[in-house]
Amino acid sequence: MSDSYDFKSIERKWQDYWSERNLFHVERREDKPKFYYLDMYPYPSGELHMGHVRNYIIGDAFARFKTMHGFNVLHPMGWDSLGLPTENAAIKFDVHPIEWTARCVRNMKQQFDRLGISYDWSREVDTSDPEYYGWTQWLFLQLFKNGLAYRGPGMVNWCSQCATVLANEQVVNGCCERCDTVVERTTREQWFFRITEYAEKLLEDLELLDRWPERVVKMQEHWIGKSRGFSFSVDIEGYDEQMEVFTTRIDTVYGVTFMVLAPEHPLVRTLTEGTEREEEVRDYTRAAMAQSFIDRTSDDTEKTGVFTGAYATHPMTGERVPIWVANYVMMDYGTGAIMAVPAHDQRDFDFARKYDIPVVPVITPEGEELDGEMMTEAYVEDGMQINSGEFSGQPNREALEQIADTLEECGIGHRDVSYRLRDWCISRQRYWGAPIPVIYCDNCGTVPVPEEDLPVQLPEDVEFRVTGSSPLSQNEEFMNVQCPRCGGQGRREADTMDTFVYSAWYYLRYPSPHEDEAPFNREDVDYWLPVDQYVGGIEHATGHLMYSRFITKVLHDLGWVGFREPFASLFTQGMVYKDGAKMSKSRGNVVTPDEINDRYGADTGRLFSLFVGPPDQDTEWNDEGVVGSHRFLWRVWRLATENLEHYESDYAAALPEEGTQSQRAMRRKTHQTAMKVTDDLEGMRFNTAVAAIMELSNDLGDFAGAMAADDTADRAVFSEGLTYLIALLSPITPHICDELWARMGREPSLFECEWPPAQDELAREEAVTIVVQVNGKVRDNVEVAADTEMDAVVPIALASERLAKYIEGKDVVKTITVPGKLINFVVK
RNA sequence: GCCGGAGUGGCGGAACUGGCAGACGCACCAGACUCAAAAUCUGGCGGGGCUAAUUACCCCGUGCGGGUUCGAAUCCCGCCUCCGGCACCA
Repeated sequence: MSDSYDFKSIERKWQDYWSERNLFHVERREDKPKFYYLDMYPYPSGELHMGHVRNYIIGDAFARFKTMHGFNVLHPMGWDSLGLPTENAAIKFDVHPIEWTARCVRNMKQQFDRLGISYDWSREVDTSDPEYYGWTQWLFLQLFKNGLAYRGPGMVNWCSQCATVLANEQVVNGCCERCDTVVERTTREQWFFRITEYAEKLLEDLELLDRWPERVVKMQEHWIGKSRGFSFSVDIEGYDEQMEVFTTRIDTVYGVTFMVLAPEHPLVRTLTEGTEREEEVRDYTRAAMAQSFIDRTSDDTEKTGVFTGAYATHPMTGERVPIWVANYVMMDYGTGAIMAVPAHDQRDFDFARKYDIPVVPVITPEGEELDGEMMTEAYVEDGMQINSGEFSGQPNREALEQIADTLEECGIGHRDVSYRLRDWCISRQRYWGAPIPVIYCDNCGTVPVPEEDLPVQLPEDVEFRVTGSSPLSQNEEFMNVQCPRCGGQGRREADTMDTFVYSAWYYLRYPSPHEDEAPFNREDVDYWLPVDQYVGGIEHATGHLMYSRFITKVLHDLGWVGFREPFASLFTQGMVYKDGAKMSKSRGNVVTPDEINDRYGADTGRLFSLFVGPPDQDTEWNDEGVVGSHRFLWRVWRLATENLEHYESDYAAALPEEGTQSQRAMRRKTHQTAMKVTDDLEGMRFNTAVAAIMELSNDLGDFAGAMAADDTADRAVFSEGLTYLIALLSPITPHICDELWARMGREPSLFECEWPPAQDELAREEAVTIVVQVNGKVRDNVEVAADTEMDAVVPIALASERLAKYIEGKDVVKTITVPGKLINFVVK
């Protein structure tokens, strides 16, 4: 062992040591409180960059800290390997996704290990493993059996080139991210999970998430988008059918001057088929549907529409109300049809003005007359009801309730709630996913695959590069299957499941990753779950996190788990930018951990990742900053190795009872740092924890420089300081700390050591500086013993020479004192 | 438009429930060591004024404008800018 900080061999040495001792493996145990720390698993892209690394270092430092602090910490990792990103990469590099995944996983796992991350690899989960996705299929079957999975028509993003449905995030500027084809919004038969059934529960239980970031809760709340209103049906002249509309403003019903259907609404066809308007309307709806996606991104798409020729009957007045089709009504919200009240809704107003439809005000602001012809914008505030039959003359909010009562009594409609949340489309017409475990039989219809036949294996020999239809449908061997019910000829479902399905339950698998009788072992799940701390990117606020909550609730209601929320506490880490852009492979601005490891070592990369700034905020990568972190580790290295002969591992007995002033100050700093670091790590404030450790290191360096080598008390104080320094630093830079720990004659690994206890009485200041202000401006300060009463400090402060010129010849009208902090004289 | 978040030195960022703004680090400057450089160590480092210069001292300063308070980066009101999310939600 040389005296130089040879990080390469040190890091390799300790990584080997940890892995040989199987240090990071955990089991259930009752003698310690459990702690489940979970990082969102990555999709195996093949290479980590410092953006990911920051995230995983946060987790590792925290998990190590918790372990040392006495918790039984579950800290697992796995791979989100099934899905489009992997399939696309495989196509690009012309490899089979199985091979590609294996390669990427191998490399990334090595990268994780080189960073010294304390994962329990015996619990590794890989979603592309049939063991895993078989249980995902099992999950599908449970939802299916309970009416929560269904096949039906739904609005989807369809790329005709790739012949697949695209998730919203795969649509960029209205085009397919892969081939740039304009994406169509169309209706196709797809498999859905009925997440809307859980809209209310998902909303209500947000209250339980008091340790989630406020903004994530807000985003989910908004995403669910609950609004209370009224639904009712109106008759259509000359047709048997009725048209159902939803409104939040039933008080404005007397102001209805037209009705609007979304272009996709099935009634559009019914009402125009065979009429003279058929062609015009058909042309319009086609154009509207084709443009709708691209135009959605532009700020104010012009409202356009066309009259269907049909009339509805006003539910209160019996008047004829024309029915229009317009692009500003969306099929996937409410009923896809609205009652339009131009006087009191800005969108309806704009539309009415454009097409010369009458504007009839039914609510007026206090002391004002509204004239439908003269209005320049809709009046959307509250006011008095007018032109509203028996309801005229009262405040609109009261009228709203009465009109609702009346309509309910007549059986025309009912109070209703509408959600923005849509059902979750889980079908993908792609290869690299778990086959949806369903068989179609001419006799029996849609038949679920029996649980004992799971997993439905994804065949390897499939041409997945083709575009045109679901790749699996071309594999006859896979497709042809006996109907499990009648034994006749059946065909398998050729679609696979969406990536988000696998990730919606993976956290339940880690506690018992090898369980083969069930998706998870109930006892293990009961012990470890809910996740105590979940960490990941904010981009998953409304996707993954919503789906996971949903699946947990379903499993709860079916009796499979005992809790309703999977993640007790959530932390969203910031992204790493470089050259002003998010660090990503496609931008070519990545810094990889390998580069950092080679030049400075993993510990330096770890330290810098945590020191750059608050972990929940975005940060800019800075090459110079890394050097600073590296320098700090060198300083620690020298501080320890150059003073080894002064170090006593058995220092406790030699600690001075009273001690000199500098000894007391050193011990104070040591214990203050222990307090601060403990507190900061608990709150994941790594940047300030590191700063505090640096201060301790600086002070300890000064102390070491000044101490008398033969003074046992000095040596004991130094030894205590160094012991604390290395232990406090060890969750952050574990390799160098274990190495120094061993050289200090202590038993590694620090991972198994106790967290250094902070002693309050030693950390307490003996003297405090009292700031002396005159009229709020600092003019002096005085140093007094910490326990001095403020009353005793006032005369000392008043006697100050520096103060003299500010108070001379003036009256002290008021004296404000803050114990241990300051005195402020208010003078006139 | 609505909902979040953020604006502090040249830079990243500190500052507990209102109490010395700028911890810690980077960059920079000066000095020591060196033939020299690197590394390392020591000191300095918000702006302005006063001073021959130093010490001391004074004024200003946390996006902008008001306010509350003995005292505001922190609380309140009104704006501006940037970032993120949602967006014709009936």
